[in-house]
Amino acid sequence: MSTESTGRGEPDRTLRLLWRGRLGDPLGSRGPKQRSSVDEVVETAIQIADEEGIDALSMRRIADRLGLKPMSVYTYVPGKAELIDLMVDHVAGEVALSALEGSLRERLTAIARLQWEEYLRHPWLLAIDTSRPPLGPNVSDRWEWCLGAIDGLGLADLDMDRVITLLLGFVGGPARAYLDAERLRRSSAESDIEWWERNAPLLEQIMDPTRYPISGRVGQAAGEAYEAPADPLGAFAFGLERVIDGIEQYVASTGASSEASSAAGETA
Amino acid sequence: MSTESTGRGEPDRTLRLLWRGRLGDPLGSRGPKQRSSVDEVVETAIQIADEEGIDALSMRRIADRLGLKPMSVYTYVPGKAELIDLMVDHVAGEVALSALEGSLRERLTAIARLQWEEYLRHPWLLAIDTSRPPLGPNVSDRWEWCLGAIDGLGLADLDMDRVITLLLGFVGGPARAYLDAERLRRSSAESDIEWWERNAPLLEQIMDPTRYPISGRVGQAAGEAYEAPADPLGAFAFGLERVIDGIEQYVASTGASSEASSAAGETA
DNA sequence: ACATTCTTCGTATGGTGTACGGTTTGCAAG
DNA sequence: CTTGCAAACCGTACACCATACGAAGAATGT
Repeated sequence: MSTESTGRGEPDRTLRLLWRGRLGDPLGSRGPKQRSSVDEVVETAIQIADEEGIDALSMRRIADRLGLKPMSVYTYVPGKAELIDLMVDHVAGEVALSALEGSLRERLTAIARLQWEEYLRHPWLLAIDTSRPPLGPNVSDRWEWCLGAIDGLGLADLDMDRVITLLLGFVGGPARAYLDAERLRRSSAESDIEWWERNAPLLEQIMDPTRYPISGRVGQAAGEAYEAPADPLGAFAFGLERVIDGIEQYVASTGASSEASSAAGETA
Repeated sequence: MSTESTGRGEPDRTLRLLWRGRLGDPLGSRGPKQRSSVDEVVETAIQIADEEGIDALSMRRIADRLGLKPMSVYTYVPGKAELIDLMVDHVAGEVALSALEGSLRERLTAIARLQWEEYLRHPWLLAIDTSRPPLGPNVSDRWEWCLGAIDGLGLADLDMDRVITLLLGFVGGPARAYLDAERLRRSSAESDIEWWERNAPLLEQIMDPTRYPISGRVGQAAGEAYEAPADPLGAFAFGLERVIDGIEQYVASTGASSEASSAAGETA
């Protein structure tokens, strides 16, 4: 990704772009006026990705929407990889981070819900290779905000990092499942039931209950409970409780809150 | 993805391909002999993805390695999306699923480790949009095997599904982080330290401790503990314990194991 | 007025997935 | 043994893609 060197001791161009808001643009104002702006490019890109998926996102399409020719986009952004970093940071700044209140469980739930909703708003976030999140202002603010939810509980600094990573990482699973189910329903050239009926003979031949006793039972239970192969919303709720249980247990086992905890009512 | 209809009442071609091993090939043996085979195509594709990443995987490259012309690959596989489904199922069949033994914790740990190692062996698994895993034989076997680890504990069928989904979903996070760190170290055109030094002035200007007190503290702690921005292996171990704690707690809270549990020593 | 510097964009390179249609192959039926 | 024909193979083509390079034009500082 954004690993291209920009010439010896120069700081990353990506980094400068990410923080362009808090940084005075150090550009000499020589040439012709820019017809567009980095923000416009990023927002257009997000729009395209939201509407038509990340695969439909191309430099050409961005240029088209902005009334530019393809190569002009590179005036604003070094390349596609960097653009995606900017997109990620941009969407991280969409929602105001309201002060986290209530019990630890409530605070962690709020964080998870925020992430959940972000995935629903921008499904492409789940499709990009998010090996390392960009070190932009909004991502950084978000991270600070998340850590704040578990500060002062007596957790070691490193464990704080891990707790938040665990919580946020968890959300991706059910979010993916939810969006996938939605997509299928929406594009329903073929409904789940139709698919199943069409493939029933083959599946019966293949999925003999001898070989898959438990899967068969579980799958049938799922199919009867709701008319779908899965229940992502339920899975989200369920998993969240388990994860928070695990976290709470760890917090309790660690030297219990030496400092005054940041919130009043800590209901275990 | 593999949603193209193959003509009214016909079962999915992908499904048939996935189960080609357990299905007699119903192909009329008319034309010329096939010079290659579906398995060879899939294995070559996996090889390329392993060696050079999923981006380097193209139909043309597969054809080259097999001594075919590009379009001939489509004789074996309907398209790239379907091929990826086949790849996923293929790697799921690489390791023998040895009987799970020991305590619940040990069994769940074994499952997580299997997934972890699979990600290390095939990093591209983390980069593909795995909205819904393919319903192939190896993926199915694996699923049955996973469910078997928590069968007979008194969990509702639906909860069993959710527990496994939670556990497997968790692994992706630290695995991604681990592989990313590895990749950086390996390709070290620039070490972490060099990057940091180069960007130090900008970062200091940006990351004022007033705005990021906790992140600053946590980041520094991480940087001192190990010379890296993160510790994925530790995060994996830590998160796994928390997740299992949460699961165990739930199992205990639910009607405690009505049936005989499949293993002897259940150490809480 | 001129030099400089930056934006814009035309062109080109080397990729991608895959639709389409033609050629070759080799088994099966006449 | 011939022939029909389905299937494998492949040449060509299309519509894209990211982006390197360099020319043309615009606005500014001197």
